[in-house]
Amino acid sequence: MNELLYIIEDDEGVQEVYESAFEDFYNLKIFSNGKDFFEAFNLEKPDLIIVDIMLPDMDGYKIISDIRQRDERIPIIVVSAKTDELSFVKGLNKGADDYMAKPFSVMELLARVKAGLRRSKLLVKHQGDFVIDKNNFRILYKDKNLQLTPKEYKLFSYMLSCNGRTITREELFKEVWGDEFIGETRTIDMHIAELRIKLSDAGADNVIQTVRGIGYKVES
Amino acid sequence: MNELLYIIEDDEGVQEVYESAFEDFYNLKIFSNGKDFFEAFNLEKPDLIIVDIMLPDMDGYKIISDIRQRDERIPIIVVSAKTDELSFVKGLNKGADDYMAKPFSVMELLARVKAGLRRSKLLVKHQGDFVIDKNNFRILYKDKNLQLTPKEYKLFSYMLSCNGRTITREELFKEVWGDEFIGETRTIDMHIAELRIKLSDAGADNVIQTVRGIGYKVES
DNA sequence: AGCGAATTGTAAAAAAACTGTAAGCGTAGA
DNA sequence: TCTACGCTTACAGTTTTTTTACAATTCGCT
Repeated sequence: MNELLYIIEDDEGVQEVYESAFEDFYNLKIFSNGKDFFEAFNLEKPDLIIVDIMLPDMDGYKIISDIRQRDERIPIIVVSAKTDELSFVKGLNKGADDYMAKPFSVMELLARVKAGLRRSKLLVKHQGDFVIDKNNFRILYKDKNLQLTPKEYKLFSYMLSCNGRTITREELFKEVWGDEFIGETRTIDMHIAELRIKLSDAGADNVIQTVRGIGYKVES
Repeated sequence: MNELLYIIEDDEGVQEVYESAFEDFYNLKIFSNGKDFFEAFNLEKPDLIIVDIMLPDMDGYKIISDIRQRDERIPIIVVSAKTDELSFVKGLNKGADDYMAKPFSVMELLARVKAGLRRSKLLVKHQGDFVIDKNNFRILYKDKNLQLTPKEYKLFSYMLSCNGRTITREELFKEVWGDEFIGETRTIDMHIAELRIKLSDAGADNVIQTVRGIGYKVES
């Protein structure tokens, strides 16, 4: 949520189109030229970039190549008013992921941005020696798949994301089960026990610590 | 870059036209008859084929059919001196993608070749041994048409495009059926089962893996 | 230290959920 | 009309999740 888009577009009219199309859904930064763009890009990486090929100070193709040299994976969408389809081919060859001809519909734009973000979204998160692979609903310990069941995955990824903080049983019920805490049951304990076994099998001992009377925490 | 074109044309004067038009941009091989062409074609697949329909040893339409039988997707441009439109229609029906009447201008020729190459690049996506032919709503495995129904095509092309990521049932419903997940139904499973049969028949086993409790993924 | 209540760990059984597959139904198009 | 397609239903086989029952541990209190 709240992805950051960089847009390189010199036409103010088109800039407004972008703004009205996206402002409700994404954070936008619009640059009129390549120089401004790269200044910002050096400080902060966006989640997706839209490039108009025809720019005043810089060749759009050059921008694409330069982006790709610094980052292999940020999705780039090429936009061009050229009806000549070859310009798109050139853009794609330079490393763009998708293309769109002006004039484009707002719907199409949103769809392509969404698709681009989905494709590339960084769905792998590191927590110490653990990797949460949201793409495949897996958690790895030192590159070894823990082979968790769906419930275990949901439970442990939540615990990992808590960064060492102690998590109450009530909170776990609410976050993982979506329920209110109903009362006495050993359900959580069971899953914790199972997790501990799988962690131990993978060589990770003492990862989940019980906080008596409160809940559990994961050593960060 | 450096695409390879095969041209089947018996008139030496026209051969020279092709040579001068293309030699700066593409690699060319020109054949005067169908026999020579297929000898070469069996060894090496070009990126695009230009066929003159009127040939000494072989019917041009027959050549097109034969090409299509061996390769579903290489773009074919039909050339004919016949002004008769019917001959073009016939060529297109046999599997050609575009047509051109003699005499043609070099500009037109270049434009059509460019367009043909572009289409084959943009509308045909490769994923490992699979080819998604968006032009014809087909998916090929090792150049063999899987003969999918429309729903199967939509489903499998979406799955292929996910690049090995695990796809949830909810996501499949939303993306392929355009629906919210309605609840318990075996619809997805049925289509997966059907896909698996067709894939297996084509020699592609273990392509779709089930991720229990989550959904499916296609091995990348 | 010893006791007892509260809490947690664990194993096995029970219940629920999930997937694969076969069979059948309705519908749209040839 | 017949066929191909998409979908539903039913059910078996399996895995996952929860419950149950009991053992073990912790901790305050005397």
